[in-house]
Amino acid sequence: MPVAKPTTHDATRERLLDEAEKLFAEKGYNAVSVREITKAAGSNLAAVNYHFGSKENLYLAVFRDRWRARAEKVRRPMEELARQEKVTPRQVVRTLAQAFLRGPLTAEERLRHSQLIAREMASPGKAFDLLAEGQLKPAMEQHARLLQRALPYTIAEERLKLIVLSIFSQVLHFNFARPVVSLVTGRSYDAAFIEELIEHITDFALRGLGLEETA
Amino acid sequence: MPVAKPTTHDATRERLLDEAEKLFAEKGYNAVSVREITKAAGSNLAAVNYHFGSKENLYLAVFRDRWRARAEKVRRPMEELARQEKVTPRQVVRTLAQAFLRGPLTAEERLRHSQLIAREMASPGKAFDLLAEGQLKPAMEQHARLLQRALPYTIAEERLKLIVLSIFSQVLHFNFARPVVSLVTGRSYDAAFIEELIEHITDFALRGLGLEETA
DNA sequence: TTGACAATCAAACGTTCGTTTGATACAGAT
DNA sequence: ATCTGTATCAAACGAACGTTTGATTGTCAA
Repeated sequence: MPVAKPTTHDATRERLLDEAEKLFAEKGYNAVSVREITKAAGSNLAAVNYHFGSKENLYLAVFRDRWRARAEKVRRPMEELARQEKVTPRQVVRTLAQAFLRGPLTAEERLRHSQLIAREMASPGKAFDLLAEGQLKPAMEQHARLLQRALPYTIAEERLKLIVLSIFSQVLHFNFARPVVSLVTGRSYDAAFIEELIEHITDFALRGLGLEETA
Repeated sequence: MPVAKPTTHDATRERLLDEAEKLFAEKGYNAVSVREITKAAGSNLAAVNYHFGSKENLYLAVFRDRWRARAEKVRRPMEELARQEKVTPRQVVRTLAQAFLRGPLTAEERLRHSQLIAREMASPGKAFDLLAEGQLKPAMEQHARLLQRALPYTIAEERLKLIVLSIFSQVLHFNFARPVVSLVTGRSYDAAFIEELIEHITDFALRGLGLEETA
């Protein structure tokens, strides 16, 4: 009888996922070859098809096993905030900006996270439904609810959604469009600049909400 | 070796540029084959290498001959605004949003324009320098100057740049991330929704500037 | 020890890729 | 009529791609 799995410790599979995520985030699905991935993982060319069935399945596995886990880590600070009794709009927006720009991830993880999502948004592939329906939509709806709860006035559902999209767009943009941001501002993405970006996004969005005036 | 002789109207070359732009915008550089392009253009497989030397040169030519020309059309309303004596901040922001969302281009052209720029920003390729240094940076600097001129108070250079980047990020995002925007809002990109988006971006950014309060 | 099974490996598969080649058609100038 | 150069064409090139194969390894249960 087929007894339970003999070796749960499947090191090759994990290394493939790690290297695949790095490369897919850096160069995009089509620009990365199976040979490149297996070489980086130090495994045989056939390993991808053995462990995942196909290159495309490996790509999907990256989102299921890696990206999604990170998305939950990114969301955690926001969920903790949601459990509090009283929440200010500034807390909500700032927590969102921090999660993506400073967050609970390493700098490298954060960059990959944003790059992968930006690629799927720019040209929806096989992973789009996984991301959009399962992650992006719920996350945005949660932010909308929390933001509404924190606001001192009631806001139209439609307008609230657009505002959340506007905030998300900035957070994503300042991550994946780094070359442009650096070129225009003349700044590199060091810790100090990232703090300034968080400040800027928070202030800009709060005024966009009609709170806190002038400067 | 094709000598760059500006001969009479070279119909094949133009058709190749047209179809190449469509396909590159839709699927990205790597996902489009030379066979696909030449078939769409109704020309021979060798036409790309004859007229442009290589697939990569064709890609660059798309930006030089097509994208850049469109960028100038997009910028025109803003330049006309800059010639006026008195300009309000609302005019500046609204003109920018309109240029990308309603603009002087057809709906199809506008989509392609945003997709191409989004792709280069997400993963800088050979065309990035062409775009960033030659187009994006000057355009953003022009907007910054015009915005400063329209504002009733002086704003720090650094902050002004970040604000312009924030506005740009929204304009681009609402164009290239259409699938996500549609999913979250439940709206399709018809004329009515686009007008609402222009209104939203304008209002949001104006409040972000500290002008016009609450809602 | 033996048998079964999951994992890894080198090698090859067929396909598609971007590019090159050599022939051909056609234009205007001499 | 001949020459000259541009443009187009079918065909083929070598390289790289994702995938498959069959042999080989190591491990554990019987």
